Amino acid sequence: MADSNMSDNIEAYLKQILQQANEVEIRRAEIARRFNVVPSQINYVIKTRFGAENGYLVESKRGGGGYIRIVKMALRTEPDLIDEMRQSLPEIVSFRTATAVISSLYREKILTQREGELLLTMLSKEALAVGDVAIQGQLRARLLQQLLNRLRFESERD
Amino acid sequence: MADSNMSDNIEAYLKQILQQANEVEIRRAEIARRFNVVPSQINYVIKTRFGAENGYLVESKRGGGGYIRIVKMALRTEPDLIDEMRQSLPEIVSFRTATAVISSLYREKILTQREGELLLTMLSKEALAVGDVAIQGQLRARLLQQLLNRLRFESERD
DNA sequence: CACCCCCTTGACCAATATTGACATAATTAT
DNA sequence: ATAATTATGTCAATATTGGTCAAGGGGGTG
Repeated sequence: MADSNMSDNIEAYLKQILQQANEVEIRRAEIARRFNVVPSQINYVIKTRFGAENGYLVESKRGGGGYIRIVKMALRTEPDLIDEMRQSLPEIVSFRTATAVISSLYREKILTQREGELLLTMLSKEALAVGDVAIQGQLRARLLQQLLNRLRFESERD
Repeated sequence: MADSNMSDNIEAYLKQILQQANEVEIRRAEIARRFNVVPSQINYVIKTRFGAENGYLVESKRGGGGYIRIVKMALRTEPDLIDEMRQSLPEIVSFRTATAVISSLYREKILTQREGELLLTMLSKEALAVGDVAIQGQLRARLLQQLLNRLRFESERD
């Protein structure tokens, strides 16, 4: 029954809960105790199996009453187009390119016009004014990557 | 349903009152007694959960007949509210603070939920992963400033 | 055998909550 | 006026969580 691999067991345990609810909230120390592993292994499991790439959202809080919450998101109906955009996105992205990407998303009805405008505000040169222009382009690329990845899923929360 | 965390309970209690009135006035010692905590913890709750980033203003008076009053900033006109949030925004902004700001904007109907989620994606640690943590906080601050700036002009057109 | 990938561990770090001693302000009594 | 009383404010110490990182372990693969 039990795998020799504790990380897989912990993953299965959490996903089993997520089959019936679309979020789990745990206390790290408690889960670590239950599976008889060191607390930081919980972080390892979360980072390797519940990342944003896999459609999960993780929130946590330290200190008294701290917790880790994993929220499951649903795959969009048409993720293929978004995937292609992600894969063809360069390492360094100019504001002009970013505008083109956002426009495409708007044309495809994946973003509303206002959503696009707000996001472009954050992708502007003024917002991303960091030392080097190349670094600015890298940063813009990462912001877009994160956005595209997020758009592959839809939130199920209120 | 009671959190193991008293500060959250006190926050919830106050916000529940604020759902029906747009301000609440308390006697610190009385609330402290009711929740069985030390009086200064009330100050902690107010400072961490009812600041301007969260859309609240706090007035108080000491001595006989003293009180603490929490007022929703929604009473003000929209551009002023946004201005106050901008001015009270620190130079370095954590993701937690950013979440508080976005939540406030959502609560005031200035952003939709989805807009807030997409913007938070770009304000996340993963998106803004740059060398230093301080730099990351500065960057996040600038992104938020840009956003608030844009939203202010938007609201002025009404 | 050499290598690589993934898992596991623990030392150290960071964030949040709680408490209490002491300070400050406003009101009331003398 | 002054003192006593009644409130809230500040700050630093301590407690209570989760986060990061780098080193080591173990099994499969070329």
